[in-house]
Amino acid sequence: MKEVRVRFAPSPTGHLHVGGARTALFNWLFARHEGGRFILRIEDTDVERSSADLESGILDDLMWLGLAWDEGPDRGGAYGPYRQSERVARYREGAERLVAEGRAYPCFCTEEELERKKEERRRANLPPQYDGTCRRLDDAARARKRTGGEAESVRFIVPPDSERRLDDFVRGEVVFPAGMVGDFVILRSNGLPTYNFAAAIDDAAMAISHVIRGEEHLSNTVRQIMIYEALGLEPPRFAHIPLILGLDRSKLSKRHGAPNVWDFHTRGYPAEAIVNYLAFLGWSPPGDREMLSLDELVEKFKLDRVSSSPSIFDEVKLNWFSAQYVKRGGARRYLDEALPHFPEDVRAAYPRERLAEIFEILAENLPSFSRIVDEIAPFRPGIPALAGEAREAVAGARELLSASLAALGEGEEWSAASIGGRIKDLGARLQVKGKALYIPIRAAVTGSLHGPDLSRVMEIRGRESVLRAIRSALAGIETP
RNA sequence: GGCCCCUUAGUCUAGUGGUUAGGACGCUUGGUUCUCAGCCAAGAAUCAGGGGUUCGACUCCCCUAGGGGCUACCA
Repeated sequence: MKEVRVRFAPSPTGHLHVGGARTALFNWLFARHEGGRFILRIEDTDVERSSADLESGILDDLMWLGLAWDEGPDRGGAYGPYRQSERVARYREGAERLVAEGRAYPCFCTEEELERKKEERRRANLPPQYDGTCRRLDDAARARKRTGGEAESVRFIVPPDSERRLDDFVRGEVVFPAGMVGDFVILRSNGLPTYNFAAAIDDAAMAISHVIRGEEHLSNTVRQIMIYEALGLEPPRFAHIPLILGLDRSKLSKRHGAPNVWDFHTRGYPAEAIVNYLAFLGWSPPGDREMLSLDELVEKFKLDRVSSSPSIFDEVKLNWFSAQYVKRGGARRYLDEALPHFPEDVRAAYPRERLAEIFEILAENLPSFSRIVDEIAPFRPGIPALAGEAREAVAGARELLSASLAALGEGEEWSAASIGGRIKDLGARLQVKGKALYIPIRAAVTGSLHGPDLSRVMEIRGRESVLRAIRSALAGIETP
């Protein structure tokens, strides 16, 4: 059995969006499951849109997700270089060989001419394929054009019997009928290869055994098959995985601001949650379990359970995964990641151990760390502003609040249990219980009618802070 | 326009000729609770449509519709 070698081949023209991340993940899982190698190749042949910053951003995102590669531009390998911009000699060589063998030819058509011809064919209701003008040029004509300094690209000659079949891991047999494509450019006039040519050359040169990529490349595969043929190379096996669609049901694309990994990272989603969610988009293991670690995913991942229909990226479910990881995985594990999301005043007011306790309480339901700020109010130091419902709740409970001041001020112990006990005693003494008992105190202490267990909140806030808040609330009642 | 791919609840999916069509998110209701959340329990909601094949179709075939992709000197 041939060694399993798969690659993820992003072009550094934007952030790594979740579609790309899912493709990388499937490749990575497949490689790990099969004991093969995972290669990272940068497809930066579109010089206009590519950038080094974007490239390193993609590398960072992959590392953050935990998808380390065995060979790549930053760490080398036996099949390098791993950046297409550094492999142009190979593409040029391949193109020259095809020209010499009469399987490709130089094309001198200008962009305007091409555009005009395409338009004509469209009007005539013909597929907008290249008409082969330059294929018919003889040597003399070519020489003339060259000395005239006309820019030349290289076009591949599509054989007349161009029906091709593909046995795809996910799609099964796909038939591309003859006449589907016209002669296509393999080397642009700027000397750089087009996607289909570079991908075919590199996949062969890098001994890639399986190409796992998005379905958007399915139609293009016929071109790559013809290139392998012409060059006498053995094609890899293909698996075209279904696209991830946006809410509008169209392909997720960088240009339309698709959800990207970096964004989720900065918003404080655990990487495991994203990986776990993404793994279940277009794939599912046998059984009902959905929370799976990376190791478990590796163990279960098989290409034959990849679905063939596209799926929509649903942030709501991602939120659920994320909250599950934070809660079940143990909040303390994420404390360092979460701390930067705490408001400054809260971080300054408590020692780390207290912050950990606060985080544990909030982690009961926290889709992302960026939501901490929305839930932190009860723990903010200082005196809460009383407005609306909270003000009303306090206003009707003067007696209760001043009694609570005494009850909470006495005694040595300050723990959730002792605080709970004192509130209960207080209630018994005043013959108040339930909401009537807790809500006014809660409102005075936190400024809100909702929040985590009140005794716990008070314990963490500290006696002084709690008493001050109640005194202030009382004062507010006296002087409305 | 041409070609290719896809079609189970709002969403992610299981299901490979005979199932009460299973699970998850979300939603609704109830329980627990000072409240929110959580947790527990219950519930509503799906095989795009039409033809075949078959004793029997979600499952196989065809057509239609819908969605998506490709059709670039983008990837």
